[in-house]
Amino acid sequence: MLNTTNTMSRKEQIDQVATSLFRSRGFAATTMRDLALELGIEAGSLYSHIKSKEDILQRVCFRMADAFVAAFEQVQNQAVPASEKLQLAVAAHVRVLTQNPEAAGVFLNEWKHLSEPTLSKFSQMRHRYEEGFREIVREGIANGEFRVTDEKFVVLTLLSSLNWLHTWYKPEGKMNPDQIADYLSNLLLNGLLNTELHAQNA
Amino acid sequence: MLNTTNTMSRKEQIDQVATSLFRSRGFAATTMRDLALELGIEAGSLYSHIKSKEDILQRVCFRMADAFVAAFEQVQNQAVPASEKLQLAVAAHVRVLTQNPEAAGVFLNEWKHLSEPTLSKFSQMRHRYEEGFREIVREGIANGEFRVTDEKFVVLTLLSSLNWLHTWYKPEGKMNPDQIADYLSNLLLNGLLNTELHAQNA
DNA sequence: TTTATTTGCTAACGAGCGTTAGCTTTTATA
DNA sequence: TATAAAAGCTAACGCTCGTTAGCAAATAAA
Repeated sequence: MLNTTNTMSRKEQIDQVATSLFRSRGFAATTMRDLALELGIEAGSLYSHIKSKEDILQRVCFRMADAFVAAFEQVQNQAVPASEKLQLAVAAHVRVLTQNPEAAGVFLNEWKHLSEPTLSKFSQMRHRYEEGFREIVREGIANGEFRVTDEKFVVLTLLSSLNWLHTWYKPEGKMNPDQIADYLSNLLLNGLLNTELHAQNA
Repeated sequence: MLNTTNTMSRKEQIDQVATSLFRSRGFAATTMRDLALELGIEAGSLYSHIKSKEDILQRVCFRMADAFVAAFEQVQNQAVPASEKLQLAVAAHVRVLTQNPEAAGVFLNEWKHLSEPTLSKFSQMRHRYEEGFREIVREGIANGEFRVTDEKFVVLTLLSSLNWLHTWYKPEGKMNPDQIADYLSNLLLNGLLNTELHAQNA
């Protein structure tokens, strides 16, 4: 659950409101005066708490990156079949995404406005994260669990379908994060077709 | 194939270069001076050809929207099973996406910078397009072809995995659009797992 | 109560933004 | 060759941007 206004430091409030604005309007289209207005203060006052506009973006992006990496590491080294490990990784990813869909949206769509050297550091983290997924799929291909050949393609498709979640997920919706994770991993692992009735063709 | 520089009107050149910049930097972070520099002219000169910055964005967005709708309509009324129709719709969608991945990226990520009443018109088109996909999935659920229950969820996941394509697809890559369409629809319809049933047709 | 810290204000800065007006040059047409 | 149209230039406009300096309240600690 989200923290209430009174127990959050002003800096945390700024980050939270900025996250919401960056997500809905985009980083470049959000002005410091927009942000100040939303907080009921003047634009100049923001700088008693933050270093710069990009400073906020950096915090939001890396906070999410850390959350994804931490969630994945709890899955990575479990001694279970690749298909099960993939299911756990999907569930972990969905949980992070749904925990804070606004920050997830910023993480996914606004990272390109980071400047060097922060941008390179971010891209590297992201690449390593995706490589973790590719390893699992490669393992599943090698031992015959998966019937595909191109792990890069699979992981891109997999993460793509997950990463759109933040655009429509609403915490007050009828599905909770665990249900979404179950439904999604089932859909991705088993497909859409009712295989008993369907005659497969080439 | 893309038109060469000499056979394109200046306006078309502007649209094309702007598309590339909007895609890589975002609409709000792209300046008219950036755009002019890329074309080797001065910023003011752009206005001999275009009405405004948003004017360009409108053209790019609606050109893509029209392309998606047109491609879908050729599929929609065919008398084939839902699973096959979905496969055709996925292929059509992928074909439009890969034909111009830069414009697709703008269409997917920058539409929010359209202003009213254009924005409403755009959202409406997009909603109708997605509704077309939902109809197919509903049909497949009703006649037992698909083993899912929530067509909204399925279509969101489906289109999500397709709509990330533009971020990594490169025309010079080893897979052509038709191969990608085949691979993707197979993955989505049949899933990742190697079940005994699937093994027969591998 | 004194002192230090946090928080916020006003006013302004230099820069960059999208866009326009008026004029010149290039290109195509008659 | 004369002329109309297309294309581009320079210079500037009004505005908004992120950010800073200097100062004033409010709050917490001593």
